[in-house]
Amino acid sequence: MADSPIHPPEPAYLARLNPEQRRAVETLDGPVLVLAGAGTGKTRVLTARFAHILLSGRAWPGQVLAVTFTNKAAREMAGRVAAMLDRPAEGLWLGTFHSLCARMLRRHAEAVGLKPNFTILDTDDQNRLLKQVMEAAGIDHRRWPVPAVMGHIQRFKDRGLTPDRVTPAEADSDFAGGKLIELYRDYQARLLAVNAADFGDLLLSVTELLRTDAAVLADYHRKFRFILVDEYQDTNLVQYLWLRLLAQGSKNICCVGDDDQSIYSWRGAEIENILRFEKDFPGAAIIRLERNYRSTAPILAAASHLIANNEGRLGKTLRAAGNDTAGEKVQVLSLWDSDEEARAIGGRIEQFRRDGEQLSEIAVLVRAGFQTRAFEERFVAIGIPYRVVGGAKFYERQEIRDAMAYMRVLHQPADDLAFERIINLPRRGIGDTTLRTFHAHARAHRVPLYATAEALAPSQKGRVREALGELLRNFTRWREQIAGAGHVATVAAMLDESGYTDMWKNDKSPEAPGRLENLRELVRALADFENLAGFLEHVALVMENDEAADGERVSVMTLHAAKGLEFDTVFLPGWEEGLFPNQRALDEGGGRALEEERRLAYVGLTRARRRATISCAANRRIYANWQASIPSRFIDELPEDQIMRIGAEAARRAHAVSAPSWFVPGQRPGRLIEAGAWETAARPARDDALAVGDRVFHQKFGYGRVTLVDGEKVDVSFEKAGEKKLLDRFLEKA
DNA sequence: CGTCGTCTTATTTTT
DNA sequence: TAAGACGACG
Repeated sequence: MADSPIHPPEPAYLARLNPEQRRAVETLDGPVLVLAGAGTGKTRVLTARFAHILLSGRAWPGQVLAVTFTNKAAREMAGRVAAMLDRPAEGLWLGTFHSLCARMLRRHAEAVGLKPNFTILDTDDQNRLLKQVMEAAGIDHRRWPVPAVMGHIQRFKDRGLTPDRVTPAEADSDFAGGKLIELYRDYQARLLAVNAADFGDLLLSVTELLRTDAAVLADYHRKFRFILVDEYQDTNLVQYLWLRLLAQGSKNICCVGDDDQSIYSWRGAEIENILRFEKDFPGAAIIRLERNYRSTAPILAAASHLIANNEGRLGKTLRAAGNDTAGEKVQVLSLWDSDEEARAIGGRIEQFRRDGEQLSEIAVLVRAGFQTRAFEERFVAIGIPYRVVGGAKFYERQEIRDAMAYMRVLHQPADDLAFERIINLPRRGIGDTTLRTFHAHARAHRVPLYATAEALAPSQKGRVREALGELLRNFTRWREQIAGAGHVATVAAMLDESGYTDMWKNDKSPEAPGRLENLRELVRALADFENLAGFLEHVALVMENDEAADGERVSVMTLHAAKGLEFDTVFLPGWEEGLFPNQRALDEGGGRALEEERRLAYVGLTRARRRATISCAANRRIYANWQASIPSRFIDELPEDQIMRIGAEAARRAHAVSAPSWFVPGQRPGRLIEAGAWETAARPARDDALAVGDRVFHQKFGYGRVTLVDGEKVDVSFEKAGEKKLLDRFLEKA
């Protein structure tokens, strides 16, 4: 690199950007939408833009609002911005929608009827609270499951609808006996009563405040000169409203996203937000990032071809930026059943391992959680280290939630849900009857349970009075202790002196030692925070799976969990009609849902750098019995010249194409797929077409009669197994 | 208050 | 099939 004497050296953060990326970084004024395809350097653009705003002197760190969906993304951005600035970035308004809103809401808590130390409830607490509300309203929670009612309430919140804003037409009139709005209203009242907010409230309350309080809004307008938003395609309506309100000030809002990766509609995300951007923000610059630095040409071609089947896209075509235009074709494996699928994939991974590939660069991405099981079993059997990403979280464990409840009561005595959880834990002889009395009293006098307990303790009888008195005295003492001894020592003392630790020490179950270890870990984590409030906020909003990405393991996870990740080698099993695209999704969401499923497939494919292998099984065990399945329509939407079909699918194509395309020169099929798989692979398409009424035999389902023929897909009514849709080649004429 | 048995239900879950 | 939730019962 020769130094130019004329031009000053470019800042490092601009130097390695391509022209589009550079435009996305340097277009600072006015609204900007950056359509960033998978692997096109989105994060680099976002952080470079952030750095550019600061280093060009356009704003101080505290004048930039940077919003992400995940804590991980926020952390990453913070780290990279700090690195670019060459100093720790302080005073940033950088975080998730929820953490930023929590920060705002604590400042303005009184304005919405909360105290600044309000508790942020998790799903479990939400449901418990709603259940109480439903019981009070006389709604049978068996007929109308609590999570379902909660789902409706959440959807209202996602759409920025307070109970007052919900029109009766929008509340499904039969649902919950027509009392949905009423339940919503009661639930919100209960939240205020226990000084708590749920996740949805964080956004809803702040947005409502910005909508109705011009002074507060003007304050934030003065404050934020630039707004940056990541993953814009996943915003829901209330998040959009929140952003739009805040952006009315400076108009400098930059949203980065990819409409083709919108996969969270079922959580309230509205892909329309990104599709409508130009209308919502007039004069917006639209910048497309289409140079993909991640995947090989065949993978990109497959992904692009597939996603082109969607309508209503903003339209972008990924191009390979690197010179790696060679690359292996995407393999499409057809297998007999799900066990064979696990064996085949396990076998290939073993081969990769022998070839010296890193297991941490291999991922199995499934549509639904239950699919992981077959892989786990297989990997255990053949000794492949793996990790299932997602699953039970640290803070969802019972002992952690219990300990958290103690801390919540310590910090915020009005937290009824927390108090209820620990009042008799460990057992203190304070049973249902006592609690019911307290509830009645609390409700009647509109005071928290804790205050009720204090008021009623002296009038209780013997054991209850003693135990309750001791607990309450202890809490008073612990609260006094915090100032002197500090929150870490106090919490440690609280867990011991309350008898909670002993409860687990005396527990003989095999999990008990682990739980004690988790509790110690929790207390250790407490030391990272200045005070209890900070820690509680962290756990509610930020704490995530502490599974360190340790060592050499294959990752197994859902497609949703894989968004944002990349691997050299990606396996995509279960591409079958019904599973993927998922029948249930289709039933609920129709054509829109199909497009979202397709986007999910697109996300899956674009996770792969070098190799992608799709597979489908002809038989899958779902619940009790075997289901026949036919290959996913998405397989037929792949570009034939970029894929290599192996197995029954190949045999089928072999009819149309002259050479048997499953034959890989120089590679014996037996090595490529296991013997069992070869059975399937070798099974040719049938040349004697079946007709309606034919009696047929199937290996798993026995005898049946053909009821419908659609090319090679036939419906059969089996004598024992009932109606099935399957490929004709698995049937024999009987 | 705890245990046992029955019933239900089974996609995805960034916060 | 299998796990989790809930209610009845001891």
